[in-house]
Amino acid sequence: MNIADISRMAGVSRAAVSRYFNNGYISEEKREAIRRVVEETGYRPSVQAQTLRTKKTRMIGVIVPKVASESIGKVVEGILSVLNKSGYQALLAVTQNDPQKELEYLSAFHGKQVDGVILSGTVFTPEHKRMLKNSSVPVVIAGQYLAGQCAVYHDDYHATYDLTRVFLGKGRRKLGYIGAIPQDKAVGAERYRGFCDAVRDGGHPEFAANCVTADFSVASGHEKAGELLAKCKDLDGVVCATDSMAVGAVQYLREQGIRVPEQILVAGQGDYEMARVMGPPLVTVHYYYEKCGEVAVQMLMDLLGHREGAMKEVKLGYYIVDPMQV
Amino acid sequence: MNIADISRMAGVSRAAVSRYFNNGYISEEKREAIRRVVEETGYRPSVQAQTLRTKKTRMIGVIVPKVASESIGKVVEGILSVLNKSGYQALLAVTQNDPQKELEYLSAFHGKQVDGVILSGTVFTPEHKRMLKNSSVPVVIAGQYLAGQCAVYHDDYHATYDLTRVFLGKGRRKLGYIGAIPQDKAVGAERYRGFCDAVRDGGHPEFAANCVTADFSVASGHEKAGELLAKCKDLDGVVCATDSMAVGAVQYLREQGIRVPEQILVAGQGDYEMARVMGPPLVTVHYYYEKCGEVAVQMLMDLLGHREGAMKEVKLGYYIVDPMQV
DNA sequence: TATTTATATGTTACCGATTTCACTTTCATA
DNA sequence: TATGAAAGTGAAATCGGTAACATATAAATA
Repeated sequence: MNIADISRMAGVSRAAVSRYFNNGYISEEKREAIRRVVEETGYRPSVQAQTLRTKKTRMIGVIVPKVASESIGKVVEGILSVLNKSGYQALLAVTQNDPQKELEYLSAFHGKQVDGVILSGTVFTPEHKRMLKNSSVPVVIAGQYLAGQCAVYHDDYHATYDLTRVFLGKGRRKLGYIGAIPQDKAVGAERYRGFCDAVRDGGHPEFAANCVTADFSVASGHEKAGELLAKCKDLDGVVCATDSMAVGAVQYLREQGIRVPEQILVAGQGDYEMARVMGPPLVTVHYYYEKCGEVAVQMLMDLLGHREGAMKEVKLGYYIVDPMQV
Repeated sequence: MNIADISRMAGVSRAAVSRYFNNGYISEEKREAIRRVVEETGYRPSVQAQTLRTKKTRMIGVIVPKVASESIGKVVEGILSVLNKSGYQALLAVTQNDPQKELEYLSAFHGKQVDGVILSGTVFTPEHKRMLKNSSVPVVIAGQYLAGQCAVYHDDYHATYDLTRVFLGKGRRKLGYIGAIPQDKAVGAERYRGFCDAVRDGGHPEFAANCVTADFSVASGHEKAGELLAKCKDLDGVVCATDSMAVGAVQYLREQGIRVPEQILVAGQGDYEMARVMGPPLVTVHYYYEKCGEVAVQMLMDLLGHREGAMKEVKLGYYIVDPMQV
């Protein structure tokens, strides 16, 4: 069933059928004739043919490090919800944090395939930036600031700063930090900088050295908490870059017979479900992950529609979750 | 830059360039000439044009209820990992458990767009089945058995049966159950049937009535645990259809001053991270979610390649996670 | 030597839509 | 009544590839 068949059955030209679907000039009788034939046959125009002709795929590429992660899952959820309200579809690519794959997908999407890309990488190399510069389709970065690029991201710095100040405000003085690799600008570098500045402003710049680096797993948080404790014996608070690390840290501390939160208070970030169900719940930061995805799509739609006044950078808010405070 | 430009620059016919990319007969010199031009220009054949001509999109549609869920996230992760090893891409559609949307996407994918579909719905209506019957592209169901359809699913029945027997084996006699809606064949009906048969075989068929229905949230588990307890006062064990429900239930019980697991032992299913970090961890069932996604893709690839001996139904295993047993 | 067979190549129709173009009809305006 | 604008129409070019077909050469076989 193609447009020629329909036009024949309806006794009109192919152009008329095309106009029927694209709101072109068409008389009421022909419109009705076509409508009937379309209804009977269940005909739907071929997307590929339309795409070839119009150069619009109505698909956007979504590149993420993984999908089975609470934070990224929410971002993707946000992306998809707005996306198909706008009649677009998502081509999902998972990179497993492999920069090579990121570039690969970026270039695969780049030339064709999709009308735009939402990129949620972690580490951006110079090659990334070069590729983004001369991308033929608009790209929006989600979850990270990148100079010169459209991006929506969280206020990682102030969130961690505030979180750390909460610790200091509770009289916790001897703080340690479990963070992510510094190459990860948002979760790694910015959050650690927030911690450093907070302890410095609190009068204890030397705490900035009480820092170890974990990956995003609970197991890694567990392991690195051991390293942190070996580094400095008498902590009374540990701030972590993510809830998963924090949960691992709590487990380790309790295994060592340390009472949490009485002896050592632990904070994560992300307000993951797993943090909320700990007993007692973790101190944490709520970031607006779904919103991040939603805004990313809106920015992209602005770029696609060549709408003026398009947003170039959006920094999202956050709030501290302190179970003891409620 | 199209194939005509390249052929002109390389001094060959368009067919030769096409053959260059599709391993057709081509002499070494022409191959080299084309290679050089392609390299210089960075030319890549247009996917849409290829698709229009060949009727192969090398995309498959993935329909899921949501993505920010540990179990579904893992399934999607599994799907994607195998998929792009096979050179396919995934068009992701999220239905938010709306059967209408499922049908909509199914029909959108159906006629065209994708070479195949992986459907991970929860409730299948007669209309679903009708639609699946006369789908023009192969469909694989993930996470649920559906007669006459290619499907990969978990052994929900035996898992819950075994899990319940573990409770009985521990001397827990007065059991309650928090389940999902019976329209959800896998997580709702099958798991509940496993529970019922286990308590019946254990000599306590009357426990089957100690059942309430929750949705998949922690909050719902919390609420429904209250209803369950109001229903029968003196439980010593609660089996749940998912870990999220179980975590909610544990929270409720502890709020009521009930010691968990001493007074009431609680089990979930799914082996979610949040279950493992509870203190002490939940009894739960490990299902192979990633594997489920991987197998679904393999089945689909078999169907696509018209390979004989294609798998039609795959039932996956499971194991019980009993923290007290380790 | 005659005849397959494999390799190599270009021409051209085709996939299924959109859109430009040229043209006709209708209708309001000067 | 002429005139221009707006509405309506179909033919045909176009998007960028693939594949069927015709054809030619070289190598292998009978």
